[in-house]
Amino acid sequence: MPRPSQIDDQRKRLLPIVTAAFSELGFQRTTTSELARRCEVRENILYRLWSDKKAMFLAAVAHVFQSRESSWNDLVQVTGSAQEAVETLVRFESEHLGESAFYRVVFSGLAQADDPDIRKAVARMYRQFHRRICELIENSRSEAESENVLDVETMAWSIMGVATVTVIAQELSLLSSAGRKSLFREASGFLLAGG
Amino acid sequence: MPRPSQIDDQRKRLLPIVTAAFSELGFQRTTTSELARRCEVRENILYRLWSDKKAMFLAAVAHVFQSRESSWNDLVQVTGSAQEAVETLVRFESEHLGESAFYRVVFSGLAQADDPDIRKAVARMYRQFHRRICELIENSRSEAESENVLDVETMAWSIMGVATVTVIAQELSLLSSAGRKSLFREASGFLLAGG
DNA sequence: CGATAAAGTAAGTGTATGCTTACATAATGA
DNA sequence: TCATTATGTAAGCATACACTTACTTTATCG
Repeated sequence: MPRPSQIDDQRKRLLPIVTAAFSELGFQRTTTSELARRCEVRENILYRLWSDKKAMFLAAVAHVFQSRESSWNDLVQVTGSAQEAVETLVRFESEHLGESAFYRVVFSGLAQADDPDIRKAVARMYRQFHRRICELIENSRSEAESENVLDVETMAWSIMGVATVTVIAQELSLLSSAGRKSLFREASGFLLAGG
Repeated sequence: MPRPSQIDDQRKRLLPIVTAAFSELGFQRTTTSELARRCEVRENILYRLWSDKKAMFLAAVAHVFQSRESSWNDLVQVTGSAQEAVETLVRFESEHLGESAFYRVVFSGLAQADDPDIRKAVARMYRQFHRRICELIENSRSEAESENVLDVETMAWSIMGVATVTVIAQELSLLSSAGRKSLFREASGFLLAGG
C-alpha cells in the first residue's frame, strides 16, 4: 500500500490563504504563482488540490460565507434575546466591517459576472447572507411588535447596502475609522428601528 | 502645412464606446484589442489618443460621472421645488439604475484599488456623487423642516448603499425588475423621510 | 503642385500567466 | 525490504495581451 493521501487536509490548510489572496487582489490579479508563493508550495501542487484557478476562486467564495456565518453563530449563541443578538451583530460588524473578505470577493466576483459558475457562486453567497439577516430581523421583530414600515426583505437588503457602501468608503479612504463605524451603526440602527 | 489634428474630436467620439466597454467588462477583461474592435480602429490609434490602457480607464471614470451628472441636471432643471427634484431623481434612478455604468466601473475600480491613480479617480468620483446627493437633500430639507434623525451625510451614504445593493441584486438576478425598483424606491424613500 | 504631418494598415515583440510534464524523493503497508 | 503511490522539484509550453515599429495613404495649406 502507498502512503495515504492528505489532499483533503492540504485543501483545508491552504484554503484560508487562498481566500485571503483572492480577497486582497481579486480574481484576475491573483496569479497562480502568487497563490503558490503565499501557500509556500509549487503551482502544480495547487493544481492537484483544485482543477483550475476558477475552482480555487469558487472554493474561496464558499469559504468566505462559511467563516462569516460561523463567527456570527458564535456571537448569537452567547446573547439572550433575539433583539440583543441583532444589536450585538451590528456592533460587531461596525467594528470589523472590511476586515472580512466578503465584500472584496463580491466586487471581484461581480467583475467576472459573465462567467456562469462564478456568477452562481456569488449569487448563492449573497442570497445566503440576505436570508440569514432576514431571519435575525424576524426573530427580533416577533419579540418587539413595532410598527413596520419596511418589509423584512427590503430592510435586510438596505442593511447590506449600507454595509457595502461603508466598506467602499473605507477602501477609498473617504471616511475616517470613526466615521465609518458611526455610519454603519446609525444607518443600520435607523433602518432596524423604523422598519 | 499638414492636415490639422483631430485628436480631440476622436477622443470625444470614442470615449463613450471605451466607457461602455470598461463598464461591461471591467478593467482587466477589457483588452486593448477589444477596445479597438469596438471603436472600429486599430490599437495603435487608441495609443495616439491615450498614453496607455490606464489612461483610457481614467478617462472613462471621469466620463461616467459627467454624463450622469448632466442627466441629473436636466431632470432637476424642469422641476419646481427642491423636494420635487429629489422625488424625481429617486423615481428616475429606480427606473434606470444599472443602466448607468457607474456602479460597474466602481466595482472594477475597487478591484484595482492598489493602483494609486485609479484609486484616486474612483474616490474622486464617489465623493462627487456623495456631495451632489448631500446638496439635493439639504435643499429639500430647508423647505420641509422635518425632524432629522440622520445627518445629511449619513443619509446620502445610505442612499448610495441602497442603490449599490440594488444594482448588485440585479446583476446577480436576485430580484425581479419590479422588486428591484420597489426596493430602491421604498428604502430611499424611508431614509429620506425619516432622516 | 509639393512639402509636411496626420491618419490608417499590418505585422511584430517581450512578457506574464495559466497550466502541464518529466522526474526525483519519501512514506506506507504487505 | 520492496512495491506502490503520494509528495515535492524544476523546467517548460502555449497563449494572450499591452504596447511598438515600420510603412503607406491622405488631407491640408502655402
